[in-house]
Amino acid sequence: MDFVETLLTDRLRSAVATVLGPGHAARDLQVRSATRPEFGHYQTSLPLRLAGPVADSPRRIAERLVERLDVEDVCLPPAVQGAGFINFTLRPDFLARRVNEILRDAALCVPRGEPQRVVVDFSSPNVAKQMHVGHLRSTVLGDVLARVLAFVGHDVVRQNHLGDWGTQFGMLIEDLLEEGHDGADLDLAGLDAAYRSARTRFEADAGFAVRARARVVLLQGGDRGTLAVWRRLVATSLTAFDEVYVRLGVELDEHDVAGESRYNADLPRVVDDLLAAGLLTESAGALCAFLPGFTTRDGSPLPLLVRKADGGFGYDATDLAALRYRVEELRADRLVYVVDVRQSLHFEQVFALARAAGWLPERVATDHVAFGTVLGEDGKPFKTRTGATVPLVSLLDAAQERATALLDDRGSTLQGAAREETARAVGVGAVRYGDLVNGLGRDYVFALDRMVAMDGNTGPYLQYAHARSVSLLARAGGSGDVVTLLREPAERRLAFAVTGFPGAVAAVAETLQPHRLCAHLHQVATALSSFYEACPVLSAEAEVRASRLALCRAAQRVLAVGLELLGIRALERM
RNA sequence: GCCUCCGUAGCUCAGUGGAUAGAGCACCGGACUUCUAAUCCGAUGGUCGCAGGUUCGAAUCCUGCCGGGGGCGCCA
Repeated sequence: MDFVETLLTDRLRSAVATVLGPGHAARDLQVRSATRPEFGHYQTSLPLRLAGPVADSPRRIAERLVERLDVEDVCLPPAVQGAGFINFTLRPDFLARRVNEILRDAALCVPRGEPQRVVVDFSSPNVAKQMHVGHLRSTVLGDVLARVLAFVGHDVVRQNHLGDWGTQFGMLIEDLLEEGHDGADLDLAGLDAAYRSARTRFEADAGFAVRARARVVLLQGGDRGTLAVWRRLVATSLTAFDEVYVRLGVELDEHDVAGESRYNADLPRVVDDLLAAGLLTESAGALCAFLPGFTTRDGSPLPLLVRKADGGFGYDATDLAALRYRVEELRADRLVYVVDVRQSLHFEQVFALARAAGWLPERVATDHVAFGTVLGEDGKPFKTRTGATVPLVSLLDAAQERATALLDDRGSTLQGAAREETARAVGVGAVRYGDLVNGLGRDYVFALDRMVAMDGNTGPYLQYAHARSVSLLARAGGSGDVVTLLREPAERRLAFAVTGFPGAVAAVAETLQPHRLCAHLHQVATALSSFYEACPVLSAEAEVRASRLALCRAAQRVLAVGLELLGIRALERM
């Protein structure tokens, strides 16, 4: 099924070719959603742009085009309005047909593109540290993008690029051993605390610093005892991360883990190959790649530090190795990195060097999904009053607590386990939606009160709209499969909203901007609520009743699948 | 200093070179013997940071300025 825009564009294109010649039909005809309801469903300003080239008035051109426009099966006679706009209003029977097609299709008519293997890098917490609010965006955005890309037919490979390697582990392991721990006797919160105290000790105690550095050498050299402790740290961390993922509804498990340590053995090869390619320069003892177009603060060339002066490797080298693995071993056609916007320059450099080295062929696309920082109410990066990071679980606890209060406040009849389960889904859904609804790139303020609110563009609002539609359909008892009548404006508005779903999902797959899907689902939910007010369903006369039920079912399906793509549970009762 | 992102309603934010710039919240006025009112209907609210430029047409593209965030060699 083509998008309606595509359909109208094709028809318009033949009219342009007939009336003005094929030369003019080649341009982008710009059929867009109407900016105002009185302009119908779609509009184009093409005649305004053709006025110059054709040497005629926009309105004349519009009238000539409309004369030859064959769209009878799709919309009412197109109107020439304003300075030379052509407005399209879809026919109710066409809208009904579209809704029915969506209703019949398991994938809701979301088009499947040319299948690609897409590697999505997201979440990437650090071993021995609790996941905190800073991991929320990468985890949730990445999860949604992976879901959406898979839904449109791509072969998605999730990669959790765990921070599981580096000098800090020497410090932590040395501290643990000196304090009599074996690495398995502490949970993640305990490890997190130990990490902080080890850090303090490292800075205050010169003797410890020396032993910590020696421990790094042991770890990197593969010392058995040291490695054993390290493995326990990783295992403990993964178990805790998994709990958070399950609770958040994130589709990410241990099979998706490919941490920094995995690329450890590849790092010398990365250096060798870059050296052989003549891409590295020695500078102050380090091996650097100086790429054209990158400069530092004083205007000198900005290096990518592939090997540090002490012989160690930084994350530049690790990211290069990971990129190479993803292209060569995972056979990626597209690499998506869901990582903080502050790493933009880093990724530009890594991609540029990989292209120069021939590790990133032209056919492989790269996307850095760069998102902004989560801020506290004070407008500064979200921290506790004492300046510590906020564990993700405590946020989810708070959200769930508020969701429970919300259910009680709204007189929910749910009790016991069902009540708790629902509160959990509402709380998590609120946090996820509150994150996803924001545009990428910019910072946003984490305001739990707004996220868990019943009003407005929130997760609970969408879940409620869904639950309500399920409830109505259940009462109706299964009748109503086909939309046949769309007489009321509220019915048409809802039908039109439903038909926008395939385009909204496709837009997210293309632009990697989940907030577009949020906006669309919110539109469907509000149209559904208005429809309830204006159009009685169960008490309506037989044919109207059946048609309205089908429309309702279509909206319910869109909300259910849409929420699923956002990783939010489409509840049946609230 | 250079690079980059941002500045849109009181607040939080959408916005693809097109018509009178949109949502949500808040505020104000209505609608509950319900299909779950967690809702709906309506009203108020704007020099799109400022100034130029390109264009038939600019929140959108270009330049400059003002204000803010972020980044800019051995942390990741």
